[in-house]
Amino acid sequence: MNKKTKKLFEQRANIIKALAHPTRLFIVDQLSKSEKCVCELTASIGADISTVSKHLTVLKKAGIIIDDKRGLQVWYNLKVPCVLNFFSCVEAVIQANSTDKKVSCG
Amino acid sequence: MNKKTKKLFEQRANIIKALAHPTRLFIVDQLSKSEKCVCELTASIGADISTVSKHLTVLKKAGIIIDDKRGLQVWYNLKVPCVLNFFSCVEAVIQANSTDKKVSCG
DNA sequence: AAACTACTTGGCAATATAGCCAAATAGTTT
DNA sequence: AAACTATTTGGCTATATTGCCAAGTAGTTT
Repeated sequence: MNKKTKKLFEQRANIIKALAHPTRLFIVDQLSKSEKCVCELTASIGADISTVSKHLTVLKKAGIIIDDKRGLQVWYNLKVPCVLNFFSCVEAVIQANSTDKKVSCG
Repeated sequence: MNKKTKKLFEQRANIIKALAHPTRLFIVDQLSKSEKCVCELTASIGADISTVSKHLTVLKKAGIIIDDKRGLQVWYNLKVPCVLNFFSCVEAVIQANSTDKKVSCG
C-alpha cells in the first residue's frame, strides 16, 4: 500500500470508526428522527452527560453531525443524512450471518 | 436505552467496528475486485502476514468475508458485497467535511 | 518422513478508547 | 453579581485494539 492509498483508507476508516460504537449509532438514529439537545440524548441513553458529550464530539469531528448552540442548550443535527444508508447495509450483514454462503444484496 | 435496543445497536456496532480500520477497508476493496489469498493481500498491504491474518479473522467473525482453503492457500471472498455501499456514503461524508452546512446526499 | 509453504495462534508491549467524577465554561435568571 | 442550568473539558482507571515476533498447524513436495 503506497502512502496515497494508505491516507485514503485512513481517512475513510476515521469516519467509519466514529460510527463504530453502539451509543454513537443510537445518537445517529435519534438525530435521524429530529434535532436533539444533549440533555435529551443523555436521558434516552442513560449514561453520564460527560460521556454523551464526548461521543457527540467524536461524531462532530468526523463530520457526521453539526451542533447549534441556542441559549443554554446545544442542539445536534445530522450533517450527512445518508449515513443512514449504513444501517440497511449493516442489517444485510446481520441477516447474512445466519448463513455460511455468499449473499446477494442490494 | 432498554436492553433490547442496546443489544440491537451493539450488534450493529460490531459489524461497523470490523470495518473501522484502514487495512480492513483496503482488504474489502481488494476483495471487491476478486478473490484473494492471504499472501496476495499481505504483499499488497505490506505488513506482517500474521497481522493480515488477524485482520481477516476480524472481518470473518463479523460475517463480512468468507474463507475457502484450497491446498496450501486460503482464499478470501466478500460474503456480503453490499458492504461496498459503505464507501459511497463515506465519500459523501468526506466531501461534506469541506463545509460547515448540512449536506443533502443520496 | 523430512523439509517446505501458507497460514493461524499465542504472547507481549505500545497505543487508543470508554466512562466516570470533578472542575471549568457559557449563557440565563433573579 | 450570585445562583443556576446545560454542556464541555481534564484527569484518571479500566479495557480493547494493534502489530510484531515466535511458535504451532495443515497441507504439499521430495
